[in-house]
Amino acid sequence: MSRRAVQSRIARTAEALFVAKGFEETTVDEIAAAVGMSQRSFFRYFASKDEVVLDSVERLGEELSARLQARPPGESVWDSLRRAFDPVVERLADPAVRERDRVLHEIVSASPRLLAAYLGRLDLLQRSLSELLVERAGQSGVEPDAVVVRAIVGGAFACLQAASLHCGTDPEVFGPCLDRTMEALRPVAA
Amino acid sequence: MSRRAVQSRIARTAEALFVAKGFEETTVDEIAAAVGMSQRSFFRYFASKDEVVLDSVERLGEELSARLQARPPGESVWDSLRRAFDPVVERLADPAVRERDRVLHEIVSASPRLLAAYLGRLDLLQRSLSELLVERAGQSGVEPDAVVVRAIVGGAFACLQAASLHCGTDPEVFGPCLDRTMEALRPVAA
DNA sequence: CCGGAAAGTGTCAGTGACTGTCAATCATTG
DNA sequence: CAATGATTGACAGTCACTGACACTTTCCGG
Repeated sequence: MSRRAVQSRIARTAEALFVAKGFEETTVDEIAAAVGMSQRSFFRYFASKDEVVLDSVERLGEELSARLQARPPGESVWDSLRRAFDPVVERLADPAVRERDRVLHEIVSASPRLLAAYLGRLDLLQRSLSELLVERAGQSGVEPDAVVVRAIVGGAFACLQAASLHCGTDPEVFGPCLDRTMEALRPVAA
Repeated sequence: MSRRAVQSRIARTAEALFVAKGFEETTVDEIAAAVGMSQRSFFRYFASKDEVVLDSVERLGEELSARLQARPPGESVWDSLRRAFDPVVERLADPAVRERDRVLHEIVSASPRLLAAYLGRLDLLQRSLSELLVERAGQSGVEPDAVVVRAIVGGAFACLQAASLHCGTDPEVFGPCLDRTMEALRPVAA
């Protein structure tokens, strides 16, 4: 069985336990036992208990990064970001994905420590996307203002975060919600 | 000696160790020994090792909250937030404060775990400021859009974060830097 | 001045996340 | 079949953090 497959088996088992008992209340020993492996082996597949939940954020990051790089260089930073977010919205069309997102969201927001770790990941992602955009702007001839680019990326993620907090996982609601916030915060010229 | 005084003695001792050895590499036992108390007593003054560093964020939050509430109700959300940030900029005029901020920033950004905890605190702060602003808007008669308000607050903090990351602690640089980002992200109507 | 509550502290034992090490096993390849 | 490299379990250890209990200090009404 491939590494990836084992990881997803662990993740599915762990998430069920997290929903049932809560994140902090579930021990790694319990997860390992439920999967049928030693605690030591659990840590060979995930660097920490947090990783089990935040793993999906990592993959989202990779997709966002790829999408952003695929946008036309002439497009404004704001529009490129909005378009890069498209798959986040579209993913929710699948009920199975929606349910999983809901579960993950529930687990993360119920534990301050996990929520913090989640925000840490998003910050890392914002950094790398900012670098990418600064580089792209540099190639297009214009001299980019790194600080402003970073702030804009942060603003776009703030919209994403606000929409995902206040609106549900229904794509019919979430999409317009994201559009509304991003229209409100659209930078004057960037 | 007052509780506050003991806390600040612990904090100063701990920060010196963190700078010298790194956050993760410094154990609570070492901090307690350096201060001259038992590990158990350390945890009577700080709920966790993180708290020692993030305590100052808490106080910043209280000040921000108070400043925001003191702004005139008619003022736009964006301008109110910018004005609430004023003391953050002004504090940097004092070289001693500036040095301490630099040290704290160094410690926090050197440890992913601490950085995550820091972002968690900022998120909590954004939530409470958003509630405050939604309530204020409601009292002024206009029906506020909670999601948009939340996004705007997030955007403002993104500017603050970007400025504090890319510009140093020199108020002559930091202030204009913050203004530049906040002008770029200013919402069209809020 | 006294007796007793309240607050602060040390000690000890325990839990749970995580790490290093080592030996056994399993699969691959020559 | 044998050498080799990857995967694993078992075990011991570190460190953050918690609960329980006993001890001392402080403080306050009588």
